[in-house]
Amino acid sequence: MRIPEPTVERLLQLSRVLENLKAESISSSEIEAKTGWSSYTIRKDISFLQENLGEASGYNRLSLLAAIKRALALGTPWKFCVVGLGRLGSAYLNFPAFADEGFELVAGFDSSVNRIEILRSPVPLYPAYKMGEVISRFSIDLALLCVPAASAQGAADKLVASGIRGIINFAPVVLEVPERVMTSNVFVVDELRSMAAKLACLVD
Amino acid sequence: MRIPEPTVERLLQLSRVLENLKAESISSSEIEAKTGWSSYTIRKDISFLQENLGEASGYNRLSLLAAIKRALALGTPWKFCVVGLGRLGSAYLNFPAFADEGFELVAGFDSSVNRIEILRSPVPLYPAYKMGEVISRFSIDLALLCVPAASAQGAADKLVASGIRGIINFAPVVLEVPERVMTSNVFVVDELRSMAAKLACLVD
DNA sequence: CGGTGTGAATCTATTCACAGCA
DNA sequence: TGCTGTGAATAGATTCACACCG
Repeated sequence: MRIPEPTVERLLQLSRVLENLKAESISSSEIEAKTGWSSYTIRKDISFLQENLGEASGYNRLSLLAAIKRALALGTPWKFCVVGLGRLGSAYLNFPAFADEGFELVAGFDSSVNRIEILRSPVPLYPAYKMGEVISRFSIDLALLCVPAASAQGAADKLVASGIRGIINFAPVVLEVPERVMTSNVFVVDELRSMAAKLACLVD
Repeated sequence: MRIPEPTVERLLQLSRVLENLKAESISSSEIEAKTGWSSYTIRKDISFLQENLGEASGYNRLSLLAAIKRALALGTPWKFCVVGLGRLGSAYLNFPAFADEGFELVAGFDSSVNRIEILRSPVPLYPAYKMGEVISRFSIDLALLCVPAASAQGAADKLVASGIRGIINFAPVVLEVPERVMTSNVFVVDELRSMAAKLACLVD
């Protein structure tokens, strides 16, 4: 059965709550207290997993966690690359947290050959023109796009042509990509703007 | 009139599209081609601004931009601070883009006095125990929370006690805060997980 | 005609209410 | 009694259809 998108989002966050949980069991109202989502919503979300996980005491931490990971394919390994090795991009080359969650960083790309030669990296680095070849050779699924705003669309076009399935975009630019490619924007100024806008318009 | 939250989100992104637009006018179907949102949705979104902005040729770039900024309070200045001055947090101390968008960075905090003394920063730095005093003295609205996961909840508690209105959280932890405080999570591993989950469950 | 603006209809998500279980 | 699970009811967002305007 199809799981609605907001539910996917909450289940992902819920899995983090469960990972950091000390108790071995938790009820929907305890989750409500921790997250702010109503217990109804949480129970409905969990019911999409269709596993009848609830006990009289609530949900068992580990079985619920396992069920979420199974349903959301969090166990399966994904390959990703970093495009643009400036300050931000090169920081992610040395980030250990990815592997813990099943994401394997297999390549870094930059248009400056000079930069590639200078950088020390645990991951092979390639010049930008090899993107197509490398992405299809290693079947890379996802990309972190860390290039400056002015080059973002061009780099995204190359990624799309290489058969990438999703792009996490750090440049403050709305990318134009075909429908089959998923994008998600991570830009801190926009987070501030969005929060300010909500504080100003929604909460009054 | 209250603007629905998804509309706020799209208008924010639309303002970025308009800023990067060369043409002086754009129609709802051209916006659809650029963003993937249906032209109906876009027109409805714009209609929430209640300004009858449309011409026969579409929307005038600058008037639309101005109307969005007015409605979403993007002109008003906001003050924010950075909490946790490790690799990520200290990078944001030297980030010029914030000021362009009306966000004034007024303070940095870290629990290590040593680190505060060593760091060169264009913004005054304070030890963590001064958070309450500094935040209320300068009326700081928002915070970037860049501390390690283990200290995130503790730091968030201090921010809440200091009267912060919103927290942008970079630690992979779901924060427990009172309802009046807005939070938003920016964690790249979660972006990857979310994209992987959607690719695996929604798109089939 | 090309466009916008907007009530009505549809689709989606959340909330509720309550049955069922330990 | 306190919990889950879930159909039904409500609330909300998107899509549609069409009036209207230059």
